[in-house]
Amino acid sequence: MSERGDEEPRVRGSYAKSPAVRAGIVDAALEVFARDGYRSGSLRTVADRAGISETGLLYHFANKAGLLSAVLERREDVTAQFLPDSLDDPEAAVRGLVALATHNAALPGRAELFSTISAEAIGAEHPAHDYIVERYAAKRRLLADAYRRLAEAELLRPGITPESAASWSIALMDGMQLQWLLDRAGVDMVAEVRAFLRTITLLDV
Amino acid sequence: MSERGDEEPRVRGSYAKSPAVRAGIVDAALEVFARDGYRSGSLRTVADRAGISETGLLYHFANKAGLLSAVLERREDVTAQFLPDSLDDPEAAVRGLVALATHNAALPGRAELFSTISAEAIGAEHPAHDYIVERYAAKRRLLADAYRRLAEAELLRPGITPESAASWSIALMDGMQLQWLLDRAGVDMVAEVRAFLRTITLLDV
DNA sequence: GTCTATAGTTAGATAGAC
DNA sequence: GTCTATCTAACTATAGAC
Repeated sequence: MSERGDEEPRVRGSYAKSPAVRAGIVDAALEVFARDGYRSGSLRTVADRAGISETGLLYHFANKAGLLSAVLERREDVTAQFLPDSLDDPEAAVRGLVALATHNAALPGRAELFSTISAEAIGAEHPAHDYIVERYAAKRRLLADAYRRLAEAELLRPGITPESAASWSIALMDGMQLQWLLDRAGVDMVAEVRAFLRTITLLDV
Repeated sequence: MSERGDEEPRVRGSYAKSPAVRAGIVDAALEVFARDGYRSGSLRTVADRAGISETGLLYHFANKAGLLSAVLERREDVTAQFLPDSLDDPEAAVRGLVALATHNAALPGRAELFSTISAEAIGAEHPAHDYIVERYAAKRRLLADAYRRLAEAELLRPGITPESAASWSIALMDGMQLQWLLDRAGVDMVAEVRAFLRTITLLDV
């Protein structure tokens, strides 16, 4: 997106530890931005957690927004793993939603990130605004395609459009995740997501 | 919650303008906290928008957290108007959800507030954390009661528990509101909420 | 009731030594 | 590649004049 180059200088037998340090910083930033948000999360906190100075951090990332980009990219890999772009099997998409919820329930730190950043990014001036908007639109397109094919196989509950099913699925997962993050003992996120998907489809997810 | 007294000194014919100023400050704070969140929204911005100095503001509210309390209280009145506590008619609760979505769509500034603050309040150290957690629990209880009575009248779709219906309704509204706030042209929040409620109930909301 | 002035902290980012 | 030192700006909050 807009950081420095990824090529580590590896000359004359001296292995620069840049990649590892970078990864450590991104991991730390993911935790901090997830908990405090981007705006309130400070570079100092990230640097401390990564075991580096603030200036050391800014050697690897041009500025705070660049660090956020790296964090979002990193986290995106995880999401894509459950919702692959190429969907020969539309049922796999619906099952992927359950798997994603299960994954998020197991690693709550990562679940927090998008809940926090998405809400923050409502404002158009937020550095992640365009990215988040496009991410939601892409997710809606992907799921609407899957639900459309389910509908053709008469596996989507009659009376529900594929587009609505897609929007609802995303909304319900976001909303349930928020309720769960606020009160983990009082809400069974995975069970609710699964029951919901069983209600709007005729699948045994 | 924890601000100064609400009694305006009204002595010897001199009408202190405290109540009006206070209300102006709370209105300004609502906009600022909705847009920037509590942590990133500054008292300076609120004060500027309210046409008062920062110190002037802090005469009316002991500190920033006190101002947030006042904002949340204010906004709560609006919500309660659509979801009254005493529910003789369980259908009224479901219709109230549609009315609430309609209201939020018309006044997006206020819709932003809870989306932003709720996500921010995930952290236990956030001044609104306990309030938000209890608010969600109360909303779940209220809606579960309504759905339970609907189920007794066979107006809740079979296979859905009242508790799930309550959680889903809140989650879907929160999630749809987020999608809508991110892309108002691309999402019809009210239509989706209504269609969803028509799907999980047998009501013609 | 509202102001100016200011204390005390923290923020993001840069310069330059090593 | 990482540091110390530093700059500038913003923040919450208080003291005290009017």
